Amino acid sequence: MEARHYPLGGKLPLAFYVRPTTEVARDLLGRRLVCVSGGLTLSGRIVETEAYVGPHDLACHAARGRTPRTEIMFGPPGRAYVYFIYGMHHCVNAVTEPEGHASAVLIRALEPDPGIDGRTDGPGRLCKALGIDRSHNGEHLTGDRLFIIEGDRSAADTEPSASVKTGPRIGVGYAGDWASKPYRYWLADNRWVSRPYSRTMSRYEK
DNA sequence: ACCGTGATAATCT
DNA sequence: GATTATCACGGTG
Repeated sequence: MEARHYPLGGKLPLAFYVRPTTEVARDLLGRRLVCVSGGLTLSGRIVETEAYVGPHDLACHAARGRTPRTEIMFGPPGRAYVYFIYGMHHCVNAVTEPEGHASAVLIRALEPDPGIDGRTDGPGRLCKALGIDRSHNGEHLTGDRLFIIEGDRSAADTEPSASVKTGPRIGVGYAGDWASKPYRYWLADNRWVSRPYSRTMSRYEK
């Protein structure tokens, strides 16, 4: 396969990730996640994210302390934190904030670019569609194998308050007060968002 | 609603 | 080393 041309900007610099995690989560909307493996380049536009803001955040994996799995989150920012869960799914995060802070942004849904096979609405599904697995854990997001480019921020930039929605994170009901924090971000009315807000709320409130 | 599936981490012997 | 509960999900009904 020929090299693909990316008209929508270069890779996000390291400094992009060295900011408050909620800010990075919001700013990742509209960017493009790209995975290169073999001769194949697969990508999609990020339309949904979640912020996991640090060890004090009871929904964050780092809240259990430094373990082999969470090691990468305690390291330098701008790297991929990829974990395997429920015996069959991978999830990909971008490590944020200065080294040692242990925080990350979970990428929850993509609008697929041409060439993608399968669904990309959901953290497990998007990893499957792009071929992301634990071999990508610790990968530099400024590198050549798994990276994020500037992309198309138009929907998120023109009317930020109207086009970016927030709500509680999915599947973190165990996290006490932290479960209700509005750390989930998505592009309003985007068909690739993993769950409609109404369904999220009904699920959350029961 | 129900459950597959296996890594992970805590808690034992 | 072994046991157990848990899980940032997704498919099915």
